[in-house]
Amino acid sequence: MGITERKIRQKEEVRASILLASWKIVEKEGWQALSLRKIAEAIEYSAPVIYDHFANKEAILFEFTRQGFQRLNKELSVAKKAFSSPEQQLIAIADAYWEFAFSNKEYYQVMYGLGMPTCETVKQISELNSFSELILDTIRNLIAASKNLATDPFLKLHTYWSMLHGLISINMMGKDNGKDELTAMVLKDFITGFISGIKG
Amino acid sequence: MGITERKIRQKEEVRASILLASWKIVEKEGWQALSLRKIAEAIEYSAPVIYDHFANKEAILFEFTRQGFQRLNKELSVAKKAFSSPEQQLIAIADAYWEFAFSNKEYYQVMYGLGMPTCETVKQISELNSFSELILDTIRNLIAASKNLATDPFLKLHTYWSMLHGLISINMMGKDNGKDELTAMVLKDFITGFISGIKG
DNA sequence: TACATTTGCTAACGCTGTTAGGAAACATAA
DNA sequence: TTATGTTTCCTAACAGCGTTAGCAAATGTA
Repeated sequence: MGITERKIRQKEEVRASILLASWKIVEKEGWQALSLRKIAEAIEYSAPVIYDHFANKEAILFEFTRQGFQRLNKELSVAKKAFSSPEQQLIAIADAYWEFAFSNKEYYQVMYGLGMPTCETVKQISELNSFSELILDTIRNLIAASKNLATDPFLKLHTYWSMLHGLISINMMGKDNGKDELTAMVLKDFITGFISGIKG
Repeated sequence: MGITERKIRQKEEVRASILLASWKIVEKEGWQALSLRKIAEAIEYSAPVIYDHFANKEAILFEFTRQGFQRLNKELSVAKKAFSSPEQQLIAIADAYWEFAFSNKEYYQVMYGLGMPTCETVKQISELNSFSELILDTIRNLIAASKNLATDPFLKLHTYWSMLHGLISINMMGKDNGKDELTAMVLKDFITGFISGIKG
């Protein structure tokens, strides 16, 4: 009987329309302006219907966080595959990371904050593993070809990630232009320092 | 006539009690739980009275942001004065910055976010100038004693700050312990790399 | 046709920040 | 001392928020 299947399909359509409507609101008015009643109006349902598809408002934000990390991973993966040497890969990944953050500001905001992400939310994001692994792999390769094989790759991942996120979040609060010359140089400064630090 | 003076004094007392009550609430329940009605109850006034001292709720948060940067500056200044060489100063400042962030988590949160600070708020914080200048001074000294005198101090300041903030915000969302061994090493890794990068 | 289930609504609760309007307390001047 | 103007501070309310309860209609099942 295809009835239940149709129902599932329809339910998923509503779920998708909730996410789509939410995204449109966020694009136009920012995360702060996103409210259940506004979503309800956009999807032409009453507000409580949303609770048939999401446990609460936070669950919607969480979904976007997951989506954001998925997309980020995809772009980093593409950037990485374009090169073979770990050095070039680390540069390309950093550039792609930056590019993602500023052409998907809304994603980056929900992924990393809107009032610092809590311990619990972070742990639930399985996509973070792919993210870590993607970069760890390159770092391990770089270490393997370096003078100091005992370098801790986790430590270096942490360093790399912190650098990138710090630079981006400092820049996002300062200006909304995107990458200017100064910060582009800081980024380059970062990466070259990071790489030569591992090479030894 | 001391009447108006007394009034001013009393008004400032109420203002101070608003800030004090707010802080107690935040310490106990976090920023998210801070509401005007809760403040009003704590100071034993009705909620609208708060508007006689602050334009709106955001103005209260802003006041804490300013306060936070003031205290941070003070501690960084102390840390800096304890050493004479730029290298040691940069290490001490970084340590003090980290220490401040984790022993004043509530301050750090309101200073750097609760939903990424906007361009406008950032510009209004005059304390940011003292902050920049304090670090810039040390960086300039380090450059002056280095092999490459043409190094841009602003670029290096940006790098230094981004490193610190990135490391801290990544760590704050991961765990609430404070500094563990790994991140302590990352911090050390950062600073030594940063310094040797300038020295050339 | 009768029953069970799902669907989606209205209404409401208890919050939020904020504003309007009036009453009481106060300071000033006749 | 009494009258006038001003400040202080309250209650009540508005418009919005996330969320829940409960009911009515539509739908699927037998």
